[in-house]
Amino acid sequence: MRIGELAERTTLSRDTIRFYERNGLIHSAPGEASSNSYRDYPDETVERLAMIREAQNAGFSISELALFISQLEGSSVEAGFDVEAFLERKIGEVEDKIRRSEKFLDALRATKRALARPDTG
Amino acid sequence: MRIGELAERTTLSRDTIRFYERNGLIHSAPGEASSNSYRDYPDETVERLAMIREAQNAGFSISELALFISQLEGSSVEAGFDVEAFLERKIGEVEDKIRRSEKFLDALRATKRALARPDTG
DNA sequence: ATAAACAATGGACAATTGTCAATGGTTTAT
DNA sequence: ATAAACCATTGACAATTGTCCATTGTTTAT
Repeated sequence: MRIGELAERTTLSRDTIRFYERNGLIHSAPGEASSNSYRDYPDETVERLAMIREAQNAGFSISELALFISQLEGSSVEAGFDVEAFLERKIGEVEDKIRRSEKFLDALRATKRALARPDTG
Repeated sequence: MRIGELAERTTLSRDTIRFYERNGLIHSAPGEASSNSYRDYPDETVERLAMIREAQNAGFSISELALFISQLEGSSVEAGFDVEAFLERKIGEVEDKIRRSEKFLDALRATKRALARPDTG
């Protein structure tokens, strides 16, 4: 599929998609028609971009994702990168982030209750 | 307390603390000694900065925090800003972020298990 | 066949969240 | 009294994560 369709399906901008591709998060092929320079994105890119969005939400940076993806793809360049250790570390980080967010959420709810009590607020 | 002690207690850099103050997240007073320009930070600033850290972890931006804090302090400048509505919206956002992170966490764990199975990986 | 929509590329620009370095003054420990 | 450590201010710099614009070429709808 071409970038416009991909953009529409993912609600990302073309520029964002190109940005991700420049950074190695997704890939494309030269496309059937030889006359143009249009790129062709595999269908799975839609889900891949959805996954990237969730990863970012969970605190992954672009460069972390790039590294991780390059490893999973076997296009590994970085020697001495332990994917499983990386995953374990990131799992711990996300768990921690969730725990902290939940605690903060409690504080937010308490603040809201306090504001709702006009005598104390 | 002076900025150095505050920095030490919060493990933030002096520059970060000044950055937050410039942005209205914390405040300081001119300090006792009249001869210098050293600022004096109230003790509660330690907890305030801890709270700010948690808020950022949960997805609050500096400007959101500045707005919110200015409202709680009554130093409101923005008319038509509904603190309770803001809180409610942010609570929803954090809840959503947590839910998504938990889902993503499952995916991460599944990936790790898959990698740990050498035949399938 | 032609205008409108789409695509690629390159580089500039922007918001956010800090960090660093220079300068000049103050406090504290020795 | 003097060096080391501290502080304020200013402005430059930097990483991250995109967005926008100009240019040029291609495809598609009319």
